[in-house]
Amino acid sequence: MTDTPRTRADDRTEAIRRTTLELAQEIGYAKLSIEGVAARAGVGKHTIYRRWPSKGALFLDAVLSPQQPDLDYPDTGDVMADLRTQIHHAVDLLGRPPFGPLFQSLIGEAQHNPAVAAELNERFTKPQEAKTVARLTKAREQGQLAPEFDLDLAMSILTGPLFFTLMVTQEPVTHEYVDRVLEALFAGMRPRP
Amino acid sequence: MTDTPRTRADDRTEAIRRTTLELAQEIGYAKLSIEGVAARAGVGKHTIYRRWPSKGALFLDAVLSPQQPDLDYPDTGDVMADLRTQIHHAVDLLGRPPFGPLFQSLIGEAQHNPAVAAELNERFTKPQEAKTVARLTKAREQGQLAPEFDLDLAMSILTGPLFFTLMVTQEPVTHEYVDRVLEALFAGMRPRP
DNA sequence: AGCCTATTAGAACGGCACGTGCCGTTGGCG
DNA sequence: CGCCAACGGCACGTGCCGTTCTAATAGGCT
Repeated sequence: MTDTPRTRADDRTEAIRRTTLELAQEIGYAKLSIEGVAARAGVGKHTIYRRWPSKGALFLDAVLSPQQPDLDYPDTGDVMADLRTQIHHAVDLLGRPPFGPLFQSLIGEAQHNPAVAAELNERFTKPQEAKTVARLTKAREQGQLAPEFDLDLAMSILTGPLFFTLMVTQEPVTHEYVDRVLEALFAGMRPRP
Repeated sequence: MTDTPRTRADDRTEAIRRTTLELAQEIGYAKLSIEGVAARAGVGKHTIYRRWPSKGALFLDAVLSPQQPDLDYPDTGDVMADLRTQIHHAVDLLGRPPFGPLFQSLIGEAQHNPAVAAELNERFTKPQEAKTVARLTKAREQGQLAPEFDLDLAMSILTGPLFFTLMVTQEPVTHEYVDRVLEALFAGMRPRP
């Protein structure tokens, strides 16, 4: 029954990650402490410090490890519809519990801790950007977008306002709001007649 | 020589704010401590706690107090040009030392601390948004923008990508990048022939 | 001028979490 | 089977927290 060969070290690592997520959801990232995680997980502090250099790094790893594969793009042939679907999924995941507050804290931590910022970029932001640009590129090749349009810029204009609303104004992001951003962007992206 | 009547309390408050800014620029917000500020300012901790409820609140007040009036819009009659000028100023101020790192930490803190988030909104974000929307409204009245365009949305699309770049990808924001966002936005905002 | 009250600087407090040692134990590998 | 790295647990010294105490001080009031 050992489909994946498990070592004791792997088990510990996984248990610590799970405990970190649990505790963070209960008391929030601000009150999270390595001491608390160690106690709850039934683990020595050394065992944590041996794996992660800081509370921020542990938290990032705990949040991102189970979550990577969830935000993939559909490809029905209709860019507009596919972007809509994808971004609706994204704001649902990132904008509400349980993961919304965790991501929010993660980005907050990245503002103080360059190592966390770099890893967040590497493991979350960049791959996600790449997926969006790839989907847009395909659409452009099929003539659904103006050939001269800058797709990296399009990605920023799609993503930026959502993050701004989520992180700065801290209002909820509705599907309707996403649709309006998409519409505004497409007004400038559609191929000219 | 007391053009503005100064009480001792006002002097203390001002001195603490100044010391907070100095220390934050030297060692960063993460390593900033109220204890450190008190020592440097030659002030009892009590004197600080009587004025601000937390490190975050003190820091916010120190950063925003001297800074409020700096980001006003010109009005030359040409929206595009005025927005350009204004946003160039904004990214210069918010994107580089000495104020860039301070603002970055401030937004980071707002992700953990709801009170800081609320006051940041009240004292910085909302007023700034209002100025942008006001400038856009005037432009729309003069027929420079499509009458049906949602100006709050326009403001988000202008601001969002800049914050996204500054805070999430943490790459420098160039004037050229600002220009490209503006151009893309205006492609959808111009009045239809 | 002289008091009076609120505010101040500064020292000290208990509490918490940090990061690092040191034990005695455990479990996987050769 | 025996070794050795990793382990849980405990304790340590440090730093900062937020609060409390005391003595000095400043400014307003009569």
